[in-house]
Amino acid sequence: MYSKFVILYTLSEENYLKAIYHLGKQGNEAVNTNAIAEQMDTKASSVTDMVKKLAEKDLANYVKYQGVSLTAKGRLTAASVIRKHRLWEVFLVDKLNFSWDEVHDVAEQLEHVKSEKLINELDAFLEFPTHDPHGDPIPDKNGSMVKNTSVNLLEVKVGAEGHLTHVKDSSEMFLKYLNKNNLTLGVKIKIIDIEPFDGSLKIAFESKEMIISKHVAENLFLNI
Amino acid sequence: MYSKFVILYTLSEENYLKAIYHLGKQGNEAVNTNAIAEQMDTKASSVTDMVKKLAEKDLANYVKYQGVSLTAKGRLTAASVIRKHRLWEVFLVDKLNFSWDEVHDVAEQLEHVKSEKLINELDAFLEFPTHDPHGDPIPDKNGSMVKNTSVNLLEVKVGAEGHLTHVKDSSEMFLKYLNKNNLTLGVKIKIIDIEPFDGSLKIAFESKEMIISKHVAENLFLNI
DNA sequence: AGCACGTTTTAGACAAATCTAAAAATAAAT
DNA sequence: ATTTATTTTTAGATTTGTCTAAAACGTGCT
Repeated sequence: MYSKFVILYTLSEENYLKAIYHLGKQGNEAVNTNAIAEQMDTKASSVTDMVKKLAEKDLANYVKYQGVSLTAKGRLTAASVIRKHRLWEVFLVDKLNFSWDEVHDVAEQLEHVKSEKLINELDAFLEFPTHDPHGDPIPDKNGSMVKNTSVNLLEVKVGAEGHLTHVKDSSEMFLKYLNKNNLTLGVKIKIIDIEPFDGSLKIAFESKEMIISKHVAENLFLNI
Repeated sequence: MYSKFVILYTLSEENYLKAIYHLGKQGNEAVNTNAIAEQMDTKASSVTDMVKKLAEKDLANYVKYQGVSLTAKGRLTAASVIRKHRLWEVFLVDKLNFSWDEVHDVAEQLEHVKSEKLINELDAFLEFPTHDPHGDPIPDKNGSMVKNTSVNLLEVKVGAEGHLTHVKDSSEMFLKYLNKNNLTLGVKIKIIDIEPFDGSLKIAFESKEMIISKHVAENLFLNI
């Protein structure tokens, strides 16, 4: 006797909502079909199909040839999935000894588990964290989250210093690079020099210095 | 950039394996198509289709018109899903304040999350529990679990007593009935009388007496 | 042995999510 | 303002898991 769940939205629908949310300023801005296709590693034609379905369910605003944005309902649903993703990431790191480069794939699965009670109890169990292990803010039940006040390393002047609070790219490869160089959230970084030629930066932290490429700097954010 | 997982078996395949495992003495005994259909709330024709696929993947032994059993590989896969289900149940009850009648549907979803590390770390985090909240044993990584030595209430003589260690039916309705009557795992029960007419039992526990039907007794197991 | 019943399988259809290839619309370039 | 290039959509096909209806099988009974 296996019971059936009330499945509000399918796994695929939830993933599309997330992608649109991330690509279009929390779903407020229209996003291109191709951008979604690339993000989701699928074909543009598949995106068109799904986007029509989302519009029919009042989750997205869609005008042919003019991209997609999310409705209030779609935005809330996306935020709820992201909330679950990030809470599970905290759980994995804080309770199950995962490192921040190992959590993504597992959280990607856990985020689709349907249970109000589960996620609320998990939130309480973790003592209501506000940020995930990469410094991304965790939406509350209403989909709102603290505004990110951190600034990108590329916008920081020589001589300034601040704590590393957020990394944008959370791919395994990038996080392993940070691990290898002891760049972890919370570390205090000072900008020593900016090389005009290639945009690379010399930074100091924990009484040592290191050169990082412009591409790396793009993905690091400080609270000054 | 969403990464794809290595999905060994589909959700549907895993659910069929579980059903066959449960119906056929851990998958060792051949199970009827109709029995599986009833257990899974689906049609016999769907079962036939799926069972052929399982046989092709070397998960099941299937001979037309003669039922299905599991291969060693199928048995191990089923046990691994059941292991995950039961560990998650322990997590929900021990850490997230779920009661034993609320865990089934959520565990039914969590059991399909694929990650070796996740389940091993969860196991450790819960301090290697041997039984789930309904007293069912938790299989280890190799699929083996402690033998259940508890005896069914119907097989117990008048005057005997023992601790309630296992309930067979773990439907919400049955568990809520037990809750209402303060029948929880671990409670010490004594058989006062057996009524020959309808097989009902008078039992004593926590200094009170109560009559339970044969149907209830069928689902309760004691360690004497 | 033959028949009737319940069980199981086949055949064909459908929905969801995807794909390829071609057509249509929009944007960019001369 | 055409033409070209890019993006997006349509049309039709495929895969997975399911279904219904009909046919095949197996069992038990006379």
